[in-house]
Amino acid sequence: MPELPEVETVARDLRTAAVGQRITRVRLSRPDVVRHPGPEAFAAGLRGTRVEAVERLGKFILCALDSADELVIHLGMTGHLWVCNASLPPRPHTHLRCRLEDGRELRFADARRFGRLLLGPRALLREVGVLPLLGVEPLSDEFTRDRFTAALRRTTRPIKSVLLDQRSIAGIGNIYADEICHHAGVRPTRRCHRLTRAERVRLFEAVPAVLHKAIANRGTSFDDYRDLWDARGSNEEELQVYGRGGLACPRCGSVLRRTVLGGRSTVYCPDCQR
DNA sequence: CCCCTATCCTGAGGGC
DNA sequence: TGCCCTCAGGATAGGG
Repeated sequence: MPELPEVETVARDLRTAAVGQRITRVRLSRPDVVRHPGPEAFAAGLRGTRVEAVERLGKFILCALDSADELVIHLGMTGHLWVCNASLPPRPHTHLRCRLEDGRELRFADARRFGRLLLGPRALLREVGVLPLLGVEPLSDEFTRDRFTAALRRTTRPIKSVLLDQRSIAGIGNIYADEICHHAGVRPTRRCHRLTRAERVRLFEAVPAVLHKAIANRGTSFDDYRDLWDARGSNEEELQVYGRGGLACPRCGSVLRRTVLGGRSTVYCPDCQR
C-alpha cells in the first residue's frame, strides 16, 4: 500500500527517468482507471506531450506536461508505476503504457484498480472534484509544531483518525499512522483534545522522523509495493508495530495488541503507548 | 461535526 | 486438490 514514502520514492525516480522525455505512444487497455477526462481524450491529450516536471502531493504524483495539462497518478492500494524497456512483455493488470523517446516505457498496473489516472490543468481537476484538496505536507516548512498541536487541541477525534485524514495531513496511511503513534508512545485510539502537551509534541516530532526514515529505506514493501524499477523497499524491517499484532514490542517486549479503529486494522503496544 | 458502514476490487490465506 | 469464505484497505458516499 503506497503511502507518502513509497510515492515519494517513485516520484523522485520518475523525475530522473521521465523529465525531458516525450510520450510518443499511448496504450490504454483499461479505460475505467481514467477518472478525468474520458479515455479517448485522456490518451489523445497525453500523446506527443513532453514531461516537464514531476511532483508529489500527498499520495498523488503529478507530472507537468508541456501542454499545460498535468498527468496525475494515484496508486491506490495495489497500483504500480514502473519504467522498463518497451519490448518487455507487460505484467498482468497493466492498464496504461506510455512509450518514451528513449525506447523505454512508463507503465501503470493495478490489480485492484483502486488507483486512478487524471489528465488536465490542476485547477480544473480540483474544480471537477477528482483531485481533492489536501492538508498540510508533513515534510514541508508548513508543517509547524504550533499549527499541528493547535489542530489537535481543536478536535475530539482519535489521533489515528486525524493522521489518516488527507484533509488534515497529506500522505499518511495505515502503516505509518500506526508507526507514528508507536514512535510517539501514544495509543492510536487516544482522543486528540485529551492529549498532553508533551504527547502532542512527541507526535509532531514522530511524523517527519518516521516518514524520513521510510524514504531513506525506499519505502515499505509489506504487500506488493515495488519502486519504479520493480525493486522492493527495505523499510519493512524497520516496522515496529504494523502487521506485528501478537508479537513482542521492539521497545518494551510486551505483546502488541491488534484492534480495529475506523475500519482499519490497528496495532499498538498496550504498555509503552498510553 | 463525527462516526460507522458499504462500495469499489483482486489475491492471499485459512478451513474443510 | 479445490472450493468457499474472509480479509486487506484508500477514498468516497450515505445514513445515523
